[in-house]
Amino acid sequence: MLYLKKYFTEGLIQFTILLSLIGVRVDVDTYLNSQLPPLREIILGPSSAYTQTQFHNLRNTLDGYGIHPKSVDLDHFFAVRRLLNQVRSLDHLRVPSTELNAWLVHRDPETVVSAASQSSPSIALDNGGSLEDVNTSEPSTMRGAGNTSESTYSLSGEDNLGAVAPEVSQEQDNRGSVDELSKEDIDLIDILWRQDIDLGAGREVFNYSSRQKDGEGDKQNESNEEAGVREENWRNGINLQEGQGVTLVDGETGESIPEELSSLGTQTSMSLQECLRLLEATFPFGEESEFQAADTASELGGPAENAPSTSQGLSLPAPLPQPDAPLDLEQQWQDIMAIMELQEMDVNNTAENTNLNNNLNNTGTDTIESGTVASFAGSQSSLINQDVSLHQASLPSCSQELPSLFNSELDNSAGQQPTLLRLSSSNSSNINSTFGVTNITGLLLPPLNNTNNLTTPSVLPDPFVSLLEESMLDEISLLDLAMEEGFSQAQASQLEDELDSDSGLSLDSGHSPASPSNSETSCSSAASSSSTSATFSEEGAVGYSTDSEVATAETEEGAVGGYQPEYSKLCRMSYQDPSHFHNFPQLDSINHNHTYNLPLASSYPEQPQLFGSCSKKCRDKHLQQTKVHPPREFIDKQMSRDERRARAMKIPFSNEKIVNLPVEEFNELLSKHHLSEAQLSLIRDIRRRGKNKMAAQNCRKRKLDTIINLEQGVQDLRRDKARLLKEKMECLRCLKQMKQKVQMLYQEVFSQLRDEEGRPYSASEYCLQYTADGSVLVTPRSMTLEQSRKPDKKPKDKKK
DNA sequence: AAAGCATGTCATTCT
DNA sequence: GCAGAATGACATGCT
Repeated sequence: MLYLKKYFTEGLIQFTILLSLIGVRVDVDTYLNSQLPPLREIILGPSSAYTQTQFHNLRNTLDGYGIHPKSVDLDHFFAVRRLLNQVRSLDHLRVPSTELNAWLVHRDPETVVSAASQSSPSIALDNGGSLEDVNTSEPSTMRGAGNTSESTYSLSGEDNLGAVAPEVSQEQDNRGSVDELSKEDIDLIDILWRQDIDLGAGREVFNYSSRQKDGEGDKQNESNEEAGVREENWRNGINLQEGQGVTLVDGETGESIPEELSSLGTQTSMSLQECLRLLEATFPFGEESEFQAADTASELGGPAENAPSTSQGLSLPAPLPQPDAPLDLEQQWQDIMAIMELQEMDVNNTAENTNLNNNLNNTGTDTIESGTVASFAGSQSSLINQDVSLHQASLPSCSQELPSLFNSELDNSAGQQPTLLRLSSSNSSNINSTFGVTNITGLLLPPLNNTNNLTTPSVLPDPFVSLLEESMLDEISLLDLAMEEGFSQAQASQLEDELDSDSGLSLDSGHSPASPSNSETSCSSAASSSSTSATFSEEGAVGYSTDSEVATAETEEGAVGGYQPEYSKLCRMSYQDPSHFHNFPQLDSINHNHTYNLPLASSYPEQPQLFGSCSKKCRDKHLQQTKVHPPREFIDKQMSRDERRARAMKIPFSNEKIVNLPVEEFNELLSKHHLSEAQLSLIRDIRRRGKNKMAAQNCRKRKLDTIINLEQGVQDLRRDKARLLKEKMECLRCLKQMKQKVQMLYQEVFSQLRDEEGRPYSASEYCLQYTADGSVLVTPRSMTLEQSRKPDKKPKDKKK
């Protein structure tokens, strides 16, 4: 039985730790590595009882200064601090900003003849030389919903400076679209641009020509005049860069054939770079696997693809694909259970949801300027910044269709889903590494003729934001609870006093750090300061004492042979307030009589009343009487062994004094009396056992608290895990939407391509292919296969 | 009477 | 080196 007992005690602790480990192991680090405290902190934080050395280090920390190093309250303190850090981190949630950059497809400036009548246009599908990437990664909070599209569009216009400038200048002279850029717009551009820099966007992402020309120093204090000059530069087409064209690759020779794409007029600017960016963003871990993963998710998700989510917000989580370590069945089931558990736990926050939705709607109504497929800017309310800017892709047909598309769909997706994806566009090597010369047609066009998916984008009411908010609020409320229960300001200040007391044992401190011992502290300090008035806590269980009245009571008995019942324990030891544990059902069954070390006096039910109404003298008197009246056998029975021994050995002072007196006073007491060796030995044993008894009680209490804290920690981790799983599912959903958009854009571009004779390319024979340098090729499918076998072979194509 | 629990005690280690 | 705290192991008493 003892073995089982031990096994259970240890096993429970180990089990809770294991649960914690398992709980966070799944996906958490993959997604929000920076948001979660390290496992070590999670484990060790709330269970500081196992990190004793930290107690002593706490004095050196600002936050922990007020806590006695030996106090069990440290557990609570650690928990509170951990939770506080979590909430703080939630305040500035560090979710990678999502950026989606699209690129203008424009004609080669050299081949541009006129704006409208292009007999031999070419499509610039490049980012390498002509189009520079602009990273628009402002935090969503910095944007109002109203100006989101405006600012993003402005950036798009600015972005077009280098490569598109000639085209834009001509076209816009005709159409006057960019002429609408006022100085306010320019200022706004600069503000946003500076924000980008402040937010850590690398300089390189801004290295388009005009910026280079402006120089870094000017950027700090750029005035409106400068902005105006820059605007002038745009219109004059300064900083032209060589464009690149779409190249047609001969299917048989493999040579790149300059292709005049007649039907792509001036206005036919395609956003294949959008596709690139979208793809890069969509498949950050490798296109094939991720596509598969997304597909798998969508398939397993079943009708959730197009069907609105239920009120629960999410369908049951499908086995979540993971690029590296797919979840096993058990883990998936656990995930499901965790989400369901979270859904049960989640609290309604309809107000926040409403606000979010409003913001989303605002974003969704952003207009898109003519000829510009711009601005899927992130929602302000979204926790994640989604910057998706399709730079000046001015395709005639697209300009008609895509805006509506993006209005209806992209805004929805952009605003509603805090995604963890980072659609990085600043690193073109990503594209290279991710796609290389890979033909994305196979990925994008499996349902070549199936445009249903394109025209029926899934518009899903998004429960995720609300759920995330809820979970955040849950944690906040948890913190509040913790703060209220365990660590109020007043209590913290009280704890400072305990630092002076070496007897900072706080048995009932697990839930109320300050409650432990006003009396104890005063007693101990008083005992330390005054050697004559032995104002010390009478009983051994220091942590239980809260009765200040009793605390100041002195035991003056001390008569040789006159054993003085330890009346003071009566009130104190009965204090053990069960309400301290009302929050812990585990302890409900523990209704101990903590008067175990009460002497005989406490055994009489009438004593408390008498003592409560008696003065000290009165009590002494009464004790003198009770000492006589109770049956001797009863008294003997109630006394502890040591007390009996002490009485038998005629120890001239009480066991309380023996146990609780400070060393100096204790030795002084011993020196005052002439005691035999046996008496001295007994006294030392009594003191040792008494101290050890208290220590044992504290130790057991600490064990319980540790277990309780671990349980709480496991619950917290489970909730975090469920929340993260929800986020992951939302990301997958967003991924799927993005994929659909990319597919749609691809088809849009491809359908606009014409050969020399003005005929459209056959999708079954040709496909668009991206090369390492960012250009896009129209390649026969047979070539694609070959190239995929020879990835090093670079097609010599004509860029447009 | 056995099981289970709470508590006390001892031995040991650590601070 | 001592005092005391911490803790595992065991003993004891009670229900």
